[in-house]
Amino acid sequence: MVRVLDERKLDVLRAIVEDYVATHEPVGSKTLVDRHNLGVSPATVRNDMAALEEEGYITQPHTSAGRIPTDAGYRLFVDKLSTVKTLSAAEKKAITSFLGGAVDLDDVVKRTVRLLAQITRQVAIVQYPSLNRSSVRHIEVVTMTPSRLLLVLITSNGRVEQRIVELPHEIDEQLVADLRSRLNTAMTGQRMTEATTSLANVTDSFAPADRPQVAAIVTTLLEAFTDEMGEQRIAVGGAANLTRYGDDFERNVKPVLEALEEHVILLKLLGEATHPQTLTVRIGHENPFEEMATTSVIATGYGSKSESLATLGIVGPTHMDYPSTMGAVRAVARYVSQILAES
Amino acid sequence: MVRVLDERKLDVLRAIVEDYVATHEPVGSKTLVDRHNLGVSPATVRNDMAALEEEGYITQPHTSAGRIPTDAGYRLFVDKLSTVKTLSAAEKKAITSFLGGAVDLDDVVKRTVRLLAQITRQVAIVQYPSLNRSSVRHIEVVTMTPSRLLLVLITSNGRVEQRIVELPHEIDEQLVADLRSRLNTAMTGQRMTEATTSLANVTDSFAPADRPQVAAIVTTLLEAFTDEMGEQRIAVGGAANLTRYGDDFERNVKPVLEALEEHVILLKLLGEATHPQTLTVRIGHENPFEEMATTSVIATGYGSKSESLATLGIVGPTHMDYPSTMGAVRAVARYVSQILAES
DNA sequence: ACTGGCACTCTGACTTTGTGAGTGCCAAGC
DNA sequence: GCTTGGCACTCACAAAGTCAGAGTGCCAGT
Repeated sequence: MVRVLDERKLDVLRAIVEDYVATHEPVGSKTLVDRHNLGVSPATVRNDMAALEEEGYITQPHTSAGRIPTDAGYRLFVDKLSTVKTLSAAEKKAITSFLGGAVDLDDVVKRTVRLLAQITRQVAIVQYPSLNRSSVRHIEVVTMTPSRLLLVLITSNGRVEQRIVELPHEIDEQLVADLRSRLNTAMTGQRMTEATTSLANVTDSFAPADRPQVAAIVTTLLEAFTDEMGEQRIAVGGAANLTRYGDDFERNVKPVLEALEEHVILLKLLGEATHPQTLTVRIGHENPFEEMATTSVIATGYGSKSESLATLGIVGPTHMDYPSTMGAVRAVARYVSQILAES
Repeated sequence: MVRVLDERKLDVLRAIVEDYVATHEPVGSKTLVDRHNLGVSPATVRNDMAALEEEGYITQPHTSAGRIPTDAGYRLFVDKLSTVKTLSAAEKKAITSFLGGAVDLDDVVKRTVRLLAQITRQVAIVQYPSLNRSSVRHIEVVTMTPSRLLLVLITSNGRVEQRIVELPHEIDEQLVADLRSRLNTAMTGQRMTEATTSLANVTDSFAPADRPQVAAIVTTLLEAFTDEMGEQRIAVGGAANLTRYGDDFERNVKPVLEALEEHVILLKLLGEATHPQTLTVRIGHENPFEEMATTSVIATGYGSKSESLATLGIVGPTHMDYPSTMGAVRAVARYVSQILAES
């Protein structure tokens, strides 16, 4: 027998989710018909609830209590029963003006995380735009001591990376200057990935006597490139919102708090950067860490219109207001993309 | 009548503090004599406790419960009744090896904060070394578009600051090169404070025609200097330790969590950078935010032997293990100072 | 000055009881 | 064949009562 959930059962599920999200208390048949005007009697709702429970969308914390949605219930709600809420004009305006005030990339990210935390009232996570898609703007070589150099790499999106090189022996200032100019002519404007291949040629262009020195520098630079392409910086904000998670501290809050300090975990939580138009929603057990089974993640990519530079999102209890939160995440991602495109 | 707390009363207070810190439960006269071997009877201890309560060092949560230390009690304990615990050789070794692995200043700070959180099992805060005491290593001017420049300031302690300048009209590449070299000859090696004054002269050295352009750049650079001298970056870690604060979430944890996101507040909490050898301990209401009346802060300066570059410390519940925590904070500060001195 | 003894207090843990929200099922009605 | 009202049943939770234990203050004796 193929079971099809008819329209009204879905209405009931929707009502249950909305009610539970609002009150955080198990919801029963009577209160349900009182608050939402589904034009049927409690008894009918009870039958539907029994069916929904059978299907695994809702559950009872204990016999003869109301029902609460299961992860599957939220999933169905998000996929089929709700539409992403759009923000009010005032909110949109607030976003643009707040993000517009940013002075550099770092500031954009910091403001974004703060903004996101504020309007969703959840913990916000923003990944810094990755270097992969950016290009080399400038490479600077600074002599600190005769046998120690500071390499500074400036990328097109305004990020600055630095590395110190210890040289096998003292280096001639002339050579440094030479190197600096050759590095820049060879690599300025190149994408990071191309730049790494160009680096090899630079060494060869030097006189054999100088090569050991140059090689040491180039190696470090290469390391910085690959390191930084791999490294994924992250900003986090709104941790104080964790206090609104409910009471079971050890189970709900601690894992999140711990995850927030492990950026590797956060990256996994956010998942692969999705297309800027697509929202990824991971509900409860769907996310890769079972300690966070009471936690949902809403994430999306941001960057240019078509391809995404990085990911941002929020982490919150499974019983969150999905439509609004999803709307906020999507809106913020769009505006950040816009800001980034302008600069 | 001048009241002098005799030796035994102090012993009792010490025992109370130690017991309460260990158990987090009000401690009574009987358990006290059981656990610590003060060679007197419970009744005697009771008399002493009455006196201590009279003096305001301990208090009862309710009639006929045990006593717990007041802020004043902790204060006396810290000042007079305890000695800062030194770390074990193994711990010291762990610290050096962990901090020694750092690759740059950022990494030092990040590792420090993680380390501090781990060994104290509290929330750790580390202020980045301030620029005030550092000097200009190099200034780089990069043309992004003809009317937009990127200024990069590299300081002696390896910090890099960047600013974008929008110019009134397009600038000649020759002038940029000229400016770059003049800026560097004028300012390299100067302390930040001196550098700001030198900046003024640089403008004057240019031909009157070029001055508007140069002035725009110099202004931004100046702004970057002062901004950055004022800005105090901060790293935070170990927030998950907040779960061990006890149960009164709203009162104990939330304010701290909120403070952690407000770096301005954190700076005030840490207080003025103290001499590296001195530990600042602020207990409960002694700290400047009354929402954090159940929280203590232990901080100290770090940097060179004699003068401090910045502050680091921890935030924890008033009922923490002061001797050990103070020892850890002091030790970490020393080792960081050492690492910084070497590089 | 310390101690043992004693009466007193109060919290916290445990039990009991009652109420109410909620359920499942059934038979009647549209 | 859904829908509905009715009804018996089930639990969680709150309120109230009970009890034991830890702790106190005070006093009189050594």
